[in-house]
Amino acid sequence: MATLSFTSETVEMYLKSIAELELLTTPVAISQLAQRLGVSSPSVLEMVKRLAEQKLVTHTPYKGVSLTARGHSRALAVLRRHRLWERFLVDTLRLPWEAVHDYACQLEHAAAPAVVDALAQFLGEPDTCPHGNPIPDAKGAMPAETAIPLLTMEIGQSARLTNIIYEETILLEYLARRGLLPGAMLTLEDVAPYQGPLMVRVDGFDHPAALGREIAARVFVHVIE
Amino acid sequence: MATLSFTSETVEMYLKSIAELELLTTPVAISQLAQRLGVSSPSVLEMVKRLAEQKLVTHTPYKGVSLTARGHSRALAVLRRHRLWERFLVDTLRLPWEAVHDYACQLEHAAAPAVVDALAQFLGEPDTCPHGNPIPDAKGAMPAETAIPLLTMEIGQSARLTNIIYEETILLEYLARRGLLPGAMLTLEDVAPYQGPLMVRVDGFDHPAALGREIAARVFVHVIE
DNA sequence: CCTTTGAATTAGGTTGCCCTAATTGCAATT
DNA sequence: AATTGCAATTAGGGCAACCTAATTCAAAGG
Repeated sequence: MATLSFTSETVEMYLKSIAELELLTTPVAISQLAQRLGVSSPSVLEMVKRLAEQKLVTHTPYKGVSLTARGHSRALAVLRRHRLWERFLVDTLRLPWEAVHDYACQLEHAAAPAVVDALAQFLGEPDTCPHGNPIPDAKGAMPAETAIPLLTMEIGQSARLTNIIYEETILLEYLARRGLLPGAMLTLEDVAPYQGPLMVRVDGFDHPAALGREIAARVFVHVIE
Repeated sequence: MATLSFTSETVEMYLKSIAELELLTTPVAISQLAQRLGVSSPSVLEMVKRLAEQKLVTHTPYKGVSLTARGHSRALAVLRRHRLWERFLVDTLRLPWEAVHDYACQLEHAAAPAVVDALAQFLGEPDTCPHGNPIPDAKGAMPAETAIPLLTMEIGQSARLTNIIYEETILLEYLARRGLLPGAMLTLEDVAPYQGPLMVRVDGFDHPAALGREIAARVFVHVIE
């Protein structure tokens, strides 16, 4: 009966993180979310219960969290704002590719719908962020994903890098230095055993790049058949 | 000894409001600040005491609050961000002059220094906001004000409107409909007695505009000698 | 000078969002 | 089937930022 309320910013941060983690595993574990958000598990659990009360997520005890349709559409609105700001920061303000994700995290909660719409129009209604991730349209529809994780490529296959999910500055810097930007052409040369790295040759680079499996699961590609 | 801390956003909102109210009266009364911020007087007092502990303001009991040098420079940084966003929203996104103040209030706390600097550069280092108020430079220096409140004009004098402080949407809409935008030329035709309105003729408009004294104190002009 | 009145202040909450420490439950391995 | 390890949960706080109600103070008018 208690109508718990909370700030929309906190709600949005949780929904966005859940949406991103759902791309990797579903349902999302409380501990994953806690690590991602940098808060303790009990704190996450408390928030998750409140989100569940608002029908934004469903929580299965001891299993994890998933977004409801409502939660998903709220999350897409956040992702739209976030990715539009990223485009603006890179295309208009010429800020570095690796850094804009963090800047956009601050801006994503602070723009009124009218501002978001005007921004999208100014940018020419882009459909991907600078890291290749799709920008939902104003109605909340997201282009279908057809790319696969680099991790699932087979040795010898070639592919074009499409997008990178879970954009930490440190990861993006690592990838940028090795030419692993959206659009890059690459070939999977080798996969080391025992959860070892994947060796990837990037067009135009002398040395192959070594990518851990964690990273290779977050880099998406279109394989050239 | 207790090192009270709080979110920088709250601090900034308080400092900005104090800075703006100091233009009208100084020191700023607790109740003025409470009305401006939309919170209760005890809440304001509590925050003011903390700000005083951090040497951002000085509080004289039963008198009011003033910014210290430190507080003033923090406030100018907020005003810079705010006014740069306003310029962006009007000049780049073509959003309405009356509405951008409110949008900028949300954005002003959410931009990293690198973003603010890049934005200023993109906009061509403007020195006023769309409402005519000066934008402090990156070092925190503000151009000196030489304009006077319209309220202090004498009947028959002509002047050019320079800026409007304390920008509420409803006030800006009222002024915009009567041509009272920065740059407008006007003549003070009459002043009604008993705190009555000032009658102002605006170049290019048939009917004189009536401005209450509260408003006339917030519209600044350069008198044509 | 005393009274009055409204602002400032004090007293005593509440809520959102976070924490650590302790406990419980699940699932994988012996 | 029992054990063990780790994630999930419960229990019990803390702090920032707000509130209302009650009290105190200062400045102005009788």
